[in-house]
Amino acid sequence: MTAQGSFAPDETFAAPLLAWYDDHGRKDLPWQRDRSAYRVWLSEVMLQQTQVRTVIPYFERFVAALPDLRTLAEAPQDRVLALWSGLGYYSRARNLHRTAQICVAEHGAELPRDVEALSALPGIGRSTAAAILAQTWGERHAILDGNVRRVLARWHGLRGWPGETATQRELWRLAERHTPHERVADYTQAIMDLGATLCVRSRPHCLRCPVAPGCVALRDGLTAQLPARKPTREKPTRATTMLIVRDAQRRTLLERRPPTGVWAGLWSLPETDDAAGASRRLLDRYAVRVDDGVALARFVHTFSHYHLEIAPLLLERAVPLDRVADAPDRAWYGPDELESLGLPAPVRKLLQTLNEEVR
DNA sequence: CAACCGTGGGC
DNA sequence: TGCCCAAGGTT
Repeated sequence: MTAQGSFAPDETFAAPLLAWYDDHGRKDLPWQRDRSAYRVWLSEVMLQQTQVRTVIPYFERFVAALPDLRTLAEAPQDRVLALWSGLGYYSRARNLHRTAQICVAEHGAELPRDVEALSALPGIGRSTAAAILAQTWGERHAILDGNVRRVLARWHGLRGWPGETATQRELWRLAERHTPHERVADYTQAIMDLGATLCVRSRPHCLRCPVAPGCVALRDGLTAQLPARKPTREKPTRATTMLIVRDAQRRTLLERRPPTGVWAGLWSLPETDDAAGASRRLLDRYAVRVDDGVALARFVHTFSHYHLEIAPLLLERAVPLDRVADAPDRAWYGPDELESLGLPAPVRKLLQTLNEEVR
């Protein structure tokens, strides 16, 4: 604990922010109704690096299917990944599932009401643990997400890039200092709402901002420069070939991807290292003839950190089932079965397009 | 600690 | 269009 922890919080920031929140804050989000620890936890994990608008339909569908922690713990992982399919960062789904099982086994089927125990669970870091305790129980814990980072970097005129350790540490210190002792749940929601609606990245609405008096960036004309941008880095390009193998009933051969790396644990098209070696590898692994196939145009899928060039190789001729090698994580799926699978969004779209063309 | 992990949207 | 970013966490 730092010395600042014993000081009174600086409420010259929190007081006008809370007053603004009463009139303009968001209070109707799905996870704000029926505010259980389970629903708050689920929403906080879904909202990691993901915008509110995107999360809402996924949240509704997820809690309808798996309404409580024990139900989630007992669900098969395939079901959890299917409900997550399209949302991205799939380790969140696997960690969510694991954490539910740990809570059932070790915490009486509840989320622990304790920062240390929460942070020790898979997928729950410092900020998510703080948000759960603040939103569920009103306990005083500071959060630090993208919104809070932007608001505090501007208000205090912090020039450093938030990714740097020193800047990060300073932001946490300021976040704790501004957090009031009363109305903590409202305050954490208020500072996020401020960042999401007024103190936005480009063209912030400073005329309507309740904490504009005292904002260093506004005073110094730096709102467009803060927070400092991440240093640019060249994105690598990776190439791969995915095989679209279909049998006489127009079912597609799918494989579960390994538990680490891109699209971990999801069902996807079988993958080969390179198009040149595809022929030999096909013969080895699937016992099909590559000259039955038709190569499609290469397309590029862009991830956050690299471009993935995918050259799908479509084998249109019928492939007898008994000529495909047996494997536990390999199976044929018809068009109607795809919905129940955890599929990467680009693969889901590609298969949908192919199935529509057949009709 | 820096790289990694997805997808959709804004400009 | 290409690039940056979004209610971060893990390795």
